[in-house]
This record gives sequence, structure tokens and C-alpha cells, in this order.
Amino acid sequence: MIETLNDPQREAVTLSQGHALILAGAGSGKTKVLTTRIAWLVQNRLASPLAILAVTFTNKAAREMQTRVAAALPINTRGMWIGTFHGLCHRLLRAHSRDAGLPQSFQILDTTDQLAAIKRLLKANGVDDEKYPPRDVQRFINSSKEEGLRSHAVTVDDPFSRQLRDIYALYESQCERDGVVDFPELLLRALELLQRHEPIRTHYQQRFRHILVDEFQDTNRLQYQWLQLLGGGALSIFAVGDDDQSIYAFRGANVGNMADFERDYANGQVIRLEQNYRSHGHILDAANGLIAQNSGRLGKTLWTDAGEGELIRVIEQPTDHAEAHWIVDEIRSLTQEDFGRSDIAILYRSNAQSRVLEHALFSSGIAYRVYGGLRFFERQEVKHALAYLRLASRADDDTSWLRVVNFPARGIGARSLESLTDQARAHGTSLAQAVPRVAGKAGSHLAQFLTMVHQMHQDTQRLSLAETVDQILETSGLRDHYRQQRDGAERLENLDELVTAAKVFELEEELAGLPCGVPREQRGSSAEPDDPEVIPMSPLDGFLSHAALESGDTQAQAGEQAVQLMTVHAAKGLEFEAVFISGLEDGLFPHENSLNESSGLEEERRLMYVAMTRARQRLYLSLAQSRMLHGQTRYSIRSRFLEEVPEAHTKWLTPRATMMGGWLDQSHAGSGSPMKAAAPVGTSNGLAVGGVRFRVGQGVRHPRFGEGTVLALSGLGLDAQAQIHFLDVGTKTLALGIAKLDIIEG
DNA sequence: CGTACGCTTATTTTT
DNA sequence: TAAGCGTACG
Repeated sequence: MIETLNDPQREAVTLSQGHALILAGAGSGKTKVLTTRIAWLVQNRLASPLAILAVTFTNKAAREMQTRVAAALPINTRGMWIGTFHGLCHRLLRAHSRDAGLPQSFQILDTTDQLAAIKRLLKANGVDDEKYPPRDVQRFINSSKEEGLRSHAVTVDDPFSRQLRDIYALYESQCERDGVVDFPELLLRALELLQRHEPIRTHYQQRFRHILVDEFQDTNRLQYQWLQLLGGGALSIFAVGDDDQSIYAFRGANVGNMADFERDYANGQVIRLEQNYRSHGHILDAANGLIAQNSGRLGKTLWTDAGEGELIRVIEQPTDHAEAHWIVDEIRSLTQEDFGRSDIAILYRSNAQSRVLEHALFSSGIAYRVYGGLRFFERQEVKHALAYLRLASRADDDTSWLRVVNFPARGIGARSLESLTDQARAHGTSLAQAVPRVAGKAGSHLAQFLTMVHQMHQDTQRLSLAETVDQILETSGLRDHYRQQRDGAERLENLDELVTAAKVFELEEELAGLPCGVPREQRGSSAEPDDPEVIPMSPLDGFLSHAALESGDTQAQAGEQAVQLMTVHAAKGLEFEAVFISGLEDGLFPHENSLNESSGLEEERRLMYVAMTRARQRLYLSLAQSRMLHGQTRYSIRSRFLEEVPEAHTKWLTPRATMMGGWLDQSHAGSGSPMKAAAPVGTSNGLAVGGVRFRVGQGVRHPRFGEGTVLALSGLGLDAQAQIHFLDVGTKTLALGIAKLDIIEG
């Protein structure tokens, strides 16, 4: 088991105790180290399976770890807590719902549910949603929670933030009443549970002697606090991460946790895993060269003994369409060269770029698969069904109530709901409880609905989970509704799929030997006498939590011999024989929104680093001089990242346009007639407005913003716009007809 | 109650 | 461009 490890890997795996930070570079065997360590600890009786907690970010990673550990150990591994932050916190909250101040059958709000709840709240309280857009409110609430702040703890210094705080407070009480918990709440509640209940805290602190954290660079402050608290009694906290692959700052990840970890656990060791088992030399050295330009790194240089391999190929095409065609042609020859289609990936910075690529792939008949998009449990019809199921479990769940009270339509319109909401507010009850207070025809319709919900609840008591789901699809009228709809066939299939999912869930739970995901040996008499980890949760609640916490695969496509298309973010953790990184243009990658701050640019650079290190043997970097964006043709200069990749590792397949005076020389022999239709008046790469000709790369002066460089041009005539990066004020988009711009000569 | 039209806006995303 | 949202109308 240990023999196949290199020295630093072995050192990491066999640390018997003490905290440690493992800096694990891309492709350095991170997962192997984590799983081998768990197996090693157990096998050498340094830890009981019960003493191990391993935490990841995604269900996929958790599953993989679970499987690999189980494969490495001859014994039952179920006593270990391996899961996502949210999954594990959820488990804690279910086990101690009373102490956590939650109803036994609390439900989980996903991001969309949460937004709906906020919209409802704003409306009910007459908040101006122009001034307080629901999305901003949501961000405020979530980031407050991620800082560990309850509404009362939020500092306010102006009327605006005071109002936000008040909304936050209202939201808290609404959730309380509905018995629902949003994603950040799972973490915050779990933290508070441990903080406030000494016996519970002590129990878990004494239990978990070994804590392992995956993708530590992605943790936020709250997660770090949670780890610190839970790990209060641990022999070892083993945090694995790579600061160079931190690409989620935009959603609250705090790379600083890595440095903090070094400080807070100063006696801990830092081990660097720098041998890369994935990429060939040129690719690796190029990536190293690029990332070296970032400041404040913890420091790490990957190496390989795989040989230098092939040079990185760089391609420049006149348009996004030409770029896509070139890539597709190249893929065709790659497949003749023994590359499997699924060993090839096309990566891009933003989802909008997939269109052109898909179109080109489709018309040449190459099978492809796009990652991302709607996932199973997020589909409208599935969410409707889940809302009914939630009501069957808890009729007081107002969010679910409002979602389906009139879907399918049953004569309960805005008027009826208004009086219901009024009653509920006046008496401080849930909508379900307020039903008897509504008189008249509206009241009887509502009463009918409530009866149906009660009936559904009865059904849950006598039927199995899958039968319940099936039954509810009928009683709710959802099936009928979609049967009548013209294009409802696919939705009906998804509803059937939901029944199947329930069956699978039941089956898996049964295999695991319990109805709710807790190992049997921890339940009933065989467990320690006062084991608090007995989870009182019905199969239905289990299934609903499962649906919320694991929104399902994007689209499990069978017959997987397909080229893989995805964003760079989605590609993290994956690897391919051949990788195309497309759209290497300034403004796109790095993305324009990140250019204002250096931290933004550095994150983009890490993103580029992640993208490059996905490739095993062959890497292509491609760009287009013009591309359709927001319905307008945009002319861009090539990505600064291309300049940052050491030249020794690249080979330009199309003549390299030289940067003359900052703009592109387009005289190269591209394909056919490049800019024919797309080029604006009078020039191949510039825009003429009022007798002044602007070019990408051109230096300009603005009376107020000062000096800057033209990043991109778009539109014609009155629509003509330029995106300009000003030295002092950052990037701005200006209308060329209006802005008083001077060309800086030379 | 459902549809149609017009307006707005436009990274990255897991739980 | 195109999708998503809100309002207005039938």
C-alpha cells in the first residue's frame, strides 16, 4: 500500500499524529494520499474507523474517497464520517435537531428556494425591490452567514445597511417558522450547536481523532471555524490543498485559510507534493512559468519525469467560427491518431462560448458532451413534486406551499392567497394553519388543498417511499397536468425517474442497513449507551434531504465516447490526453470583470493554470480575433496569459501576429478571406468614428479618466463602443460617438 | 389564468 | 444573440 508512494507522499500518509498542511500540486496524487492515509491509520490500528472524519466539497469527491477507502480496507468502513461539509453538518443537525433549535423534519432550501423565500419576504414587508434586489439581499444574507454573523451581530453604519440587516432578521424568523434551513445555515447552525452544547461538542471532539480535509484552499471562514471547533480534540488535522488552484474566491473561498492554518497550528508540518504524474514536461513548465507571476504564493514547483513531450500548440483565427472549425478539424485528426474522443476536452472561460463549438461539432457529426446546465433535482417538474413531498412531511413549509398551492391550477389565485397570507401574518401562523380563517369560496378551495396535503401525509404513513412518491404524483394532479401538455412527455419521464430515484434511495438505505444513513453499529443497543447519533428521520425526510444536498448529475449520457466540453471551473480535478483552451482573448480570459483588481487577475491566472494542467500529453491554446458577444461582434487582443507562457514551450501553428504598437497585425495568411463580413468600415481591425480611427491596442486619452488602452471594439456608427482599460480608473466601456477620446500617437 | 410582448442584462458554481 | 422576467392584455 505504502510501497507505491513517493517520498513526500509517504511522509504525509504516515504522519501518525500532529497537524499537517499538505500542499498538493495538480496531478500530484492528492486523492491517493488522502485515501491511503485513512487506510493506513486504520490498518495499523492507529485509529478506529469511528475516529475518522474526512470532508470534501462535492458529493463526487466524497463518493470517490468513500469507494477508494472501502476498496483499500478489508473491513467495514461505514463508521467513518466521509462527506461534504454540508452533508456532515446536516447529519449533525438531524442527530441533534432539538438542541439545534430545529423541528425534527426540517427541510433544506436550495439556492432557488432561498431566493423565492426572499422575494416573498420582500413583498410581504413592502420592501422596494428596486433598491433591494432579491439577489443582492441573498448575497448579503449568505455572506453574513459565511462570516459567522447572525442578523443581530451585523454591524450597520448607514440606513441602507440597517435595512439589509432588518431584512436579514425577518428572513431568519421566516425560516424559523417555516422550519427550513438554507445551505450556509447548515454550516452556521452546526457550528453554533457545537459552540453552545458542551456535551455534544465534547462527544465529537473526543470521537474524531483524525480529521482530513480535501481542497482546503476552497474553504470559507465559516468552514474553517467549524473545523477548528470540531478538531478541538483531534490528534491530527490533515489539510490538503493547493493555493495555486484556488478559483472560488468569488463564492467566498478564502485561500488565506491556508496561511492561517500554518499559523494556528504552528507545530504542524507542511509537506509539498510536487511530483506530477499527469502532464508532460513542456506543459508543466509552461504552467509553472505562468503561475510564477502570481504574488503571495505558498510556493511550489511541479516536476515530472515523464519527459518533455510535445510543445504547446497555439492557434489564432480571425473569428470565433473559424476557431471552432479549426478545433473540430484538429479533433478529427486526433481521433485518427488514436486519441479516444472522451480523452479530448475543450475548455472555455464562460458557458456562452460553448454555442459556437457545439455548432461546429454537431455539423461535423462528432459526438460531444457539454457539462453544466440543469440538473435532475432542479428541473421544474421535479421541484414541484418535491414541494408536494415536503408538504406531506411538513404542511407548515410556506415556500413549498406557495410553489404548488395552485399548480396544477385549482382556482386558488392571487386574491385567495392574499387573504390567506394576511390571516397567516395577522396570527403569526403558517399558511397551512391559517386556512380555516379564510372564508368563502377561496376558503373552501384552500380547505380542499389542505385536505389533500393531509391525505398525502397519511399516505406517507402507510406506503413505502417510492409508493408515496408515485401516489403523490397522482393525487397532486401533476401527472395529469403534464399528460395534457403538448410537450409534457419529457417531464413525465422525469417524474417517473423521480419514482425510480426514490426506489434506488430506499434500496441503498437498506443496503447500508438503516433508514437514514447512520451505521447500524451506532444505533440501538449495540451503540454506546448514550449515543446521541441516533438520527430520527423518516425515509421521506431522508430522501428530501438527499434531493437537496445532491442535486443529481448534470446529464448522465450513455455511450460516453464523446468529446468533453466544459468551463475551466468544471474541469478542475479532471484530466484529459488532449486539451483545447479556447477563447484566449483579453476580456474573455482573463475575464474583463476581473481586470480592475490585481487579486481578480491573479485568480484568472490560477484559472489558466488549472486549465493548462488538465492536459496529459497535448495542449492547444486558441484564440479568435473577433467574436460574437452580446449580439455584437467584438474585436479583441490576445490574452496576456499567452505572453506569460514561456515561449520555449510553445509552437504557433498559425503565424504569430506581432504586437506592433500594441495592435494586431492581421496580414498573416489565415484561412481564406478572414474579416470579410465582420470587419467594420475602412479597416480590417479598427473602427472609424468621426474621422478618428480606433484600433484594439491603441493608446487613448480621456479628459476625465486619463490614459488607457483600447481592449475591445464593438458596434458601428452610433452603437460604436470601446472597452478601454485606463491606468487610473480601470476598465470602462465608452460610446465612441460621445466620449471625447484622443489618440495617443507613437 | 395563460400567453405575448417588450425590456434588461449578460463570468465562473457547489452545497 | 437569447434568455429570463415582469407587465399587460385577451
